[in-house]
Amino acid sequence: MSKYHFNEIEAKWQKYWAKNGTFHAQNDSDKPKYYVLDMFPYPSGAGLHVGHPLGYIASDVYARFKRHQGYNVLHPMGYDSFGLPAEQYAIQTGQHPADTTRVNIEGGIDKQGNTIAGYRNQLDKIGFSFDWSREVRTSNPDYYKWTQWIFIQLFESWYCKDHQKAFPISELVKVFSEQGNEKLNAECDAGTASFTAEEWNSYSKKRQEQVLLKYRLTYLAETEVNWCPALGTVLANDEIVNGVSERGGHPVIRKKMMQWSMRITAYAQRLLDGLDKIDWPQPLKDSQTNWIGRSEGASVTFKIQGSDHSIEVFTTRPDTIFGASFMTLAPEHELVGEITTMEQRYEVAQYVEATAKRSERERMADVKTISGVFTGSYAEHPFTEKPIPIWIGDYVLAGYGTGAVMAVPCGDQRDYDFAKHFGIDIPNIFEGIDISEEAFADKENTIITNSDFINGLNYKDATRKVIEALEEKNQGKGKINYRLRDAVFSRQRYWGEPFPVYYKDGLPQMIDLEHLPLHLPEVEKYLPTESGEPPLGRATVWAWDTNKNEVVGNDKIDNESIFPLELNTMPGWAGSSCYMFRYMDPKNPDALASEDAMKYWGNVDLYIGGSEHATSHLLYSRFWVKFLYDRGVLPVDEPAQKLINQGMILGTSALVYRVSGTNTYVSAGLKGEHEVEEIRVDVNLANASSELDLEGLRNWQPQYQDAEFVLEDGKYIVGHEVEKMSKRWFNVVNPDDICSQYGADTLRMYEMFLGPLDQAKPWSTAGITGVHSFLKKLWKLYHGGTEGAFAVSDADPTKDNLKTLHKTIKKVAEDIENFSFNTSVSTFMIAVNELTAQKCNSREILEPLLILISPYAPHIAEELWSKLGHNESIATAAFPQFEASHLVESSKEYPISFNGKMRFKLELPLDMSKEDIEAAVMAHERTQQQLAGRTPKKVIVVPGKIINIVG
RNA sequence: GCUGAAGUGGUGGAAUUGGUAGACACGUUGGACUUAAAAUCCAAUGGCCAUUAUGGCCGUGCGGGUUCAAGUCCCGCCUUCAGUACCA
Repeated sequence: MSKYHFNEIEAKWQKYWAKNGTFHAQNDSDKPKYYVLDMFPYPSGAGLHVGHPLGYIASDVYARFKRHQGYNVLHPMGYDSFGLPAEQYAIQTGQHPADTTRVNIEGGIDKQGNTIAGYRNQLDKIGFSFDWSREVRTSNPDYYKWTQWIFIQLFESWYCKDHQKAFPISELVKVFSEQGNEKLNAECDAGTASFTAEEWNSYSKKRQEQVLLKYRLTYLAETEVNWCPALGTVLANDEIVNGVSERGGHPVIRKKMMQWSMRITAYAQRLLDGLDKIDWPQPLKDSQTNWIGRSEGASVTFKIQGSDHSIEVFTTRPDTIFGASFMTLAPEHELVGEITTMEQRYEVAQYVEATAKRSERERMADVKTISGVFTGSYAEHPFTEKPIPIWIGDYVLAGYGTGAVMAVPCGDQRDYDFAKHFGIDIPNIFEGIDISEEAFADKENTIITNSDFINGLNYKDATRKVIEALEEKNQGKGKINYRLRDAVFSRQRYWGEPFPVYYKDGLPQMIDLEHLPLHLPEVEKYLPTESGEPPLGRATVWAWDTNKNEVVGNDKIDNESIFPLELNTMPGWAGSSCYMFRYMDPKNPDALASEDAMKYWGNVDLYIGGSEHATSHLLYSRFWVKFLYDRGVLPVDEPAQKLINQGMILGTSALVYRVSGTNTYVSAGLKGEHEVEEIRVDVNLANASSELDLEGLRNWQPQYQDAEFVLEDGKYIVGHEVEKMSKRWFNVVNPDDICSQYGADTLRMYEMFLGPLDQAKPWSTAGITGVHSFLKKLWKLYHGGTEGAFAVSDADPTKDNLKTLHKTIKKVAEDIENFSFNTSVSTFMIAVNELTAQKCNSREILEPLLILISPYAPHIAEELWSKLGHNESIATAAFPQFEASHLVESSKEYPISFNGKMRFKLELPLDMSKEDIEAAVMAHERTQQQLAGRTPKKVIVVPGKIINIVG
């Protein structure tokens, strides 16, 4: 009767948890809080594969562990449900993205007749302890209301560099009207003109608005963007990989468009500084640091001879300024036209045109070819006043620094190569350094020479002196430059948050907070309009009535109180930047979350997700959280205290080998004898020992119907290829299948057992039987070693029983705290083997053991727990206390003499005799001599040997 | 090129952070049970040599070093993976 029927058990307890709200977190509790969060998934139509739950299982183990430790645990889940795939599916099929998204989450049959399991159903089968009463979906109006609200807060704010903090725009207006902007140290658009208070006050309302837009933390600007014609949208830098779109691999070109931008650069320094306070993986911190790209140096202004213009450059090596023998401008530099002389005009125009035509990708692929052209003009060296020829070269990037460099060929390899190529002078300013072959870029190990007032100085001193001298001449100053760019925030898509913005007189206006959310309008088609407007350009009811404060038909726009609404939507990261706070109070209609809730939960204590979000979601989220902290909305300025990147689970594709030009397939061992093509087949058709189910294959796809198979030893063996798990490689393994075959507890434990959480690893079912038979053994342990009746007694535990239990408690608690989930699975296996061998049936042992195992295998733990007579869920049971005395009882204290004088009391195994130890000590007399005078911290004794550790 | 991580049996991976390397699991081999298979259980399993049990030698990518003691620390290489890339 009492076999381990995992399917029944798991269904029973999943139902129980849902019905009893076992995992609902309370916002008011005397317990300490703990917030465990997973990066919420995008619900794609393909459903979950076994790789997705890895991080969720880890966080679930940890959340359950923390509950056992007496914490009030918040462990929510939701969906990042706006996104491009649903939109592209909508374009193809005409189905509304909201409908397909709902089906993808909740399951059902879509309009094409496909049966979709649904993310929620798939997740439920794995037995997670999520508090589903707090679910959020970024595409729900109740949710995106708050995304829009945050956008408005950003619009209504500016950033003061002196205070390193964001303030309301009303305070900026006050400053302007009282003292203009001359003394103000605020983040704003480059080249913003200065004005006095009188000038400000004389400006028209419209002009004032235009000026304010240059200071707002989200602003409209003509931006050069990455336009992807195939997708019909703008992409962020991090959505482009190797010059093509990350999604789909389409070409990307540069194009100027009016776009919303986020002034994330204002927060560059704080985003760097904040990394010190948070416990995130070092590689992830490093990639954020690199992405922000802080470099210290100076900006230097070069006058142009015979012109009123001057060129500003940024350099990290002001100490090498006397080695500057030319300047290089990016081909896109705004002064190129101005300074090119008549003689050079044709050549320059040709060069600029040629580089503009080259795509980003070509320019990147071809970094070795040196190209450039002389403008004919000369700049003036700030100190020597010698003429410096101004060149144009595409090795200088328009988007970094000022798009112009002072070229110091002796100290920079790129400048050196350029100078060599065009026969420009290479003056040497480094003492005793040979630069006949290459530039010398090592700034730490040289002394400056041939450099007027900085001769004989090292890099540091020379830099300081040059900056002082430049400041005196008003031709430069020390400067910190960041690689980080402001983030473009507009997407020409349908399936995203609409901006709460309408346009009056060409200027953007925010919709009042009390009228949010601004609902996404209906459109006939999800494509851009014929005139190139985003899909929202197709909406016929998409104008804002400022009298009624509601959306009305576009045909009424002529009316003076009705205005066009913004046609762009927000990017994918908008909805995911602050979702962790919405979970705290997800149904609150009046705030992102109540102050009490935010104060109680603080920030995320443990955040688990993939490292691919390092420079996107995780950077933007930190930015928004810092901003909302500045404005007093949030009590914390980082989203997550600790973060762990789970490694990806890769797929193992199955390969068959077709003899070229035939319909004959040879087994893997025979492929060397023929010329073959590798073809991927459904990996689920191969078993754990790589044997292919030929019958299944024939039914899988028609071309295998009458194929011939050449076997080895009567079997067809497939080859393997490890690659990303994806439908196109037929290597997707569905967790539902694993659950029905082995059970969710097996799946959970097996995924944890596969290896260290943060490591990438291929999926293979090879070892799953080991974990599964462990659970069967566990079951038997509570049934008298058989699959008979439940057999736990009140008998006293033996010393061995207690030893096994307590070493398991110790190890498992350590493992979980260190996130070494794989080793604690081994620990359980050892414990169950030992207790089985000891024929343990003592409740005093078996009860705590269940609590240890329940974070990993919650269903079987609940079942056995209830058989032990408990009415409450095991989830609330207290984690067992570790008592060291049970471990040392099997050893004894034993004194030994050391170095003739000292005496140590050692804890030794019982089976080690006095004679053995003395013999060992004698044998190591030499060692002791060398240790004389030092105090050993610990003495390790092994049979036949004694080994000392000195402190 | 730069930055970061990692190289341990046939395989996935352990090793209290300097203390008996290879835990645990898979796989393989042999055995028990069975008409048979599955399931289950027991034993062996880093390599080489030896064998009458005992044993011995070599072994954590390669070459050096520190130490009584190195998978672990230091120096120099090699390889793999990930991120990033003309950043002045």
